[in-house]
Amino acid sequence: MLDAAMKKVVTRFAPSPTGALHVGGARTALFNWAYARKHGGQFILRMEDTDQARSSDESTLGILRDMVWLGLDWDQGPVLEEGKSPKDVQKGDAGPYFQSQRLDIYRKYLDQLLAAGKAYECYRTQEELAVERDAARAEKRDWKYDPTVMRNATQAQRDAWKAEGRSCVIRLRNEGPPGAGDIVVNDEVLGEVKVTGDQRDDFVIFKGDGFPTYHFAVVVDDALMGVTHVIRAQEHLSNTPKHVAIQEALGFARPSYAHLPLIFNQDGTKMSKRDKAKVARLVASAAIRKAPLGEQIAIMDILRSVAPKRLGDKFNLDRIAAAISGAQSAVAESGTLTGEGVIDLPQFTGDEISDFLNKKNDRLDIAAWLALIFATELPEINVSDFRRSGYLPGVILNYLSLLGWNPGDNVERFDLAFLVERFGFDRVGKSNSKFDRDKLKAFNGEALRLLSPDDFEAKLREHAGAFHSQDLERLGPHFSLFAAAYRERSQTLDDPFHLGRFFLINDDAIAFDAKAVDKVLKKDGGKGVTALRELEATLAKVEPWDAPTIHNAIEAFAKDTGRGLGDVAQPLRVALTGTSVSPPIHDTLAILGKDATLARIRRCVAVCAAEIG
RNA sequence: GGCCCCAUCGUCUAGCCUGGUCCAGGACACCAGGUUUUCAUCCUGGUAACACGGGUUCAAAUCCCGUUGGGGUCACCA
Repeated sequence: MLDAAMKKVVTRFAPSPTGALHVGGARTALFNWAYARKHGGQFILRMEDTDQARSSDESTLGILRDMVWLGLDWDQGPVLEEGKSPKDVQKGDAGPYFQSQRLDIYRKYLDQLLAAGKAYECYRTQEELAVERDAARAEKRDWKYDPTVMRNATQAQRDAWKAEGRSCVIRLRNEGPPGAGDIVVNDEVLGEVKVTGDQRDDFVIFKGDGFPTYHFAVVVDDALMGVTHVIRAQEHLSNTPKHVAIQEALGFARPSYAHLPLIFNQDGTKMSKRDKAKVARLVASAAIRKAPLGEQIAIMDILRSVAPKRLGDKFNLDRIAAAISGAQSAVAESGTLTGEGVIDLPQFTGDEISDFLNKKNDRLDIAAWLALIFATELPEINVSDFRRSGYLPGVILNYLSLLGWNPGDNVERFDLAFLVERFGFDRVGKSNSKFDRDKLKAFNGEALRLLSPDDFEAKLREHAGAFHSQDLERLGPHFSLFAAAYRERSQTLDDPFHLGRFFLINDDAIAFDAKAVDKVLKKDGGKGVTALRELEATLAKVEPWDAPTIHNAIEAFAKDTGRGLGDVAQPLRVALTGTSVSPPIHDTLAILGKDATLARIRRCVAVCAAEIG
């Protein structure tokens, strides 16, 4: 008890910088962080970049930024300093914290094993072993690496193999103590997990390229960095006996293990970046399929010729065609595309797009581009996706905590301080869970509404600055009103820019919803249009143009003309937004401004007049 | 296929260790009603689960065994 109390808790999050920070990774990081903080220990961030081909500084930087954004601070590891390589700036006494910088350390422990005869060189090639393995599998036989030849090879044999040009890897002589070779891991979450001795095999600990394998590097690093609790996803559970075997061979103490349940999509598939490609493909294909047969080829041609314009919510050949011609002239003028709803021209060839649609690749840039064209949201997978979608970091962490852990007393909304206070392995679940975006969204919306109006505005402004700079600029002085109007209507910081799209486009770009027009304007002999005509004159006289004044004017107008408020507000709504949905009508007018309001009313009246005849 | 892990509403889960207070509680979603100039917010109510089969016991969601189902892993990727 005394020992336990004196032993400082050390946890670590050890991602491999081969891509962005995944939500699953974020949950692992969170639990490691929380456990360390609860016990006043150390939380280490270590980059597992032993895969030379796939690791990148870019990914490292992205992961560090995401960690910072989430608010998970680490005591040891790379330091995020913009403009500098994180490899050059690190903190902590047990560093360096990039495995690629620790090669001499691994080498030293490897030599130790080699000298003790606990590891040996293996000259069999991957290809040879793969053939064996496949054959075994085809015959439904269990396959295990057969160590007899290599374990007992003579120096002469090894020289001969080397002369043949074979490369060699190092394998662990994994036999355990004589007799019972069972490995029992006492997992903090799962309890006793046993692997029988005959499941052991001589796995690779050093690769042909001179880098350690993950297993070896992890064990050495965790031991040297004093990691006391290894908290990781359950997919690593069956690796644990390997790690224990290395620890035993090296004489390292065994840390505590806690394996976390996995997180999946709603349909039970893994949450991966392929999901984005899948959705983009689905939407694009469905749109193409829905088009008349004769047009499908034309549509593909258009897609191939690159349509860099956001096209509203429905696929429509005319709109794509219009968008393209608009885009082309814009390109001709300026070389690049800027302005409302237009994105930079991507550099795809028609074949690349065809290949993507035919599942020959999962390119994320193409997926993102198709999503823009068909106005679809791609599923969020990485922390940065959620950031872009307008989720608050605290809410993400809150929701992630609940995937596999809960405080047990029906409390669901909480902050990091609460998590740190209450976190423990005894309340971590054992079964996998499915990620529910609806619940996350609901939590986020709630958190947004809990914000003071000023805080909400500040956060929205920040989000707009990062992801909707054109909209921010367009709103100008109206931004505060805009923010206030959408505070109670948004579930994410991105919602206002979708829900309030009509505020952000040109007056003549409003598309009228046929149903709304019929119901609100044309019905009963066009009494809605009549109201609009009368209103225009009234509104033209309103001064100053602010919400209370507008409100009074509209109320007076309704009263004077013997109409209900709804008979006035709804026609106005359709005229200004094209639909029957918007924030309170006086706010809508105030945000829009007087000129736009009057222009849109006039345009709407004209359109209706033309249609009625 | 071998080995390992898991199993309560559609989803996340409480309850299980220390059987009875559970004809199973909460949250999201969904449905209905109320507030409201639309939408939303907000409020009220509702539908909905112990995978199956055996045991143990006076009594099982809770303990044991089996079946089924789901998942992980079997690389010179981590």
